[in-house]
Amino acid sequence: MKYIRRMESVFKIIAEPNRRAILGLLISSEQSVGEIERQLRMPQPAVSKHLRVLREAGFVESTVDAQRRLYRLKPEPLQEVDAWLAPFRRFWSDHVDALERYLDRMDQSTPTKGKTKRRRGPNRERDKGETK
Amino acid sequence: MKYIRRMESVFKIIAEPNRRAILGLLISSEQSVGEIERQLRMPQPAVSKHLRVLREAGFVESTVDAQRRLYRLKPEPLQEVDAWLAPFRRFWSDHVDALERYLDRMDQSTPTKGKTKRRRGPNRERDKGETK
DNA sequence: CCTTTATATGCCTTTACAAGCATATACTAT
DNA sequence: ATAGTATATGCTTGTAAAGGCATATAAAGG
Repeated sequence: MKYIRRMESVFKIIAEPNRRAILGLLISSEQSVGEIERQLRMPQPAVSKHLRVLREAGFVESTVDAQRRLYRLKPEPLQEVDAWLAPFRRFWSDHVDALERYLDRMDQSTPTKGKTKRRRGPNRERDKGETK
Repeated sequence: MKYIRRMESVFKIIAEPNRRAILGLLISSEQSVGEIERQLRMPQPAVSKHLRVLREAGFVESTVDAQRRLYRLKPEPLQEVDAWLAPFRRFWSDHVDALERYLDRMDQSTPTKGKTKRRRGPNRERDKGETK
């Protein structure tokens, strides 16, 4: 009688790269263990173990087809992640807007003495974080 | 000269509950270490360590204000998570649509012999995954 | 200078967990 | 019944990483 539901947070589950890979595979369609094994070039026990974790966390479900088991995605846990992300989404859209406005003002006030050309889009450089 | 960028996946970073809590705090506004410490009732070294991880992964940046350091969010890493999630989002909206259609057909064909009342919305029960 | 306040770091211990390999279970076909 | 195929489970081991506590660094204020 195991009453203790560990219910490992969905975040811990998707922290594992192979598990994310498996989930990725299942987007297109359900797959058997063997198919996953081959596509990801990963030992079969590993696949089974990861699938077990995913199953117990509700990320996937399986049906039996002769000797195979077909695994498919279940949406809920990832929706949970999506939900957690929501408030941040608001934050970063504000953030980008503010940046846009800021840069637009720069354009007006600065008479093109730019050392570097401005770039739009998500590919801004990533610094070390600390600003003195 | 450390050239080896470990760049621990953003997923591992947010797998830690305290780190998610810290990020949550920073949505509203920037906070000092001490403020985080008090609000989350967590030992100061722990806060500093988690902030270090978050900073090195680009989730936050800090500015110095006298003895304090003010930490604030940076959007990129969480946008990365959002991006990973995108294809799944498509999946589960399809999925819900299909379920809707299925249940609608059920309504027509079954002359209300239901043992359990049908429910809409996201609160469906979570089962063990295996379907025999 | 010395003290207080704010934050960072270092060390140690414990724990969780993934990899690897062997083996068990389950279903199929002959 | 036996062999073959597909998947799951058990056990061991290595390692990363979080918690706890002491201590180092840094700035401010008297």
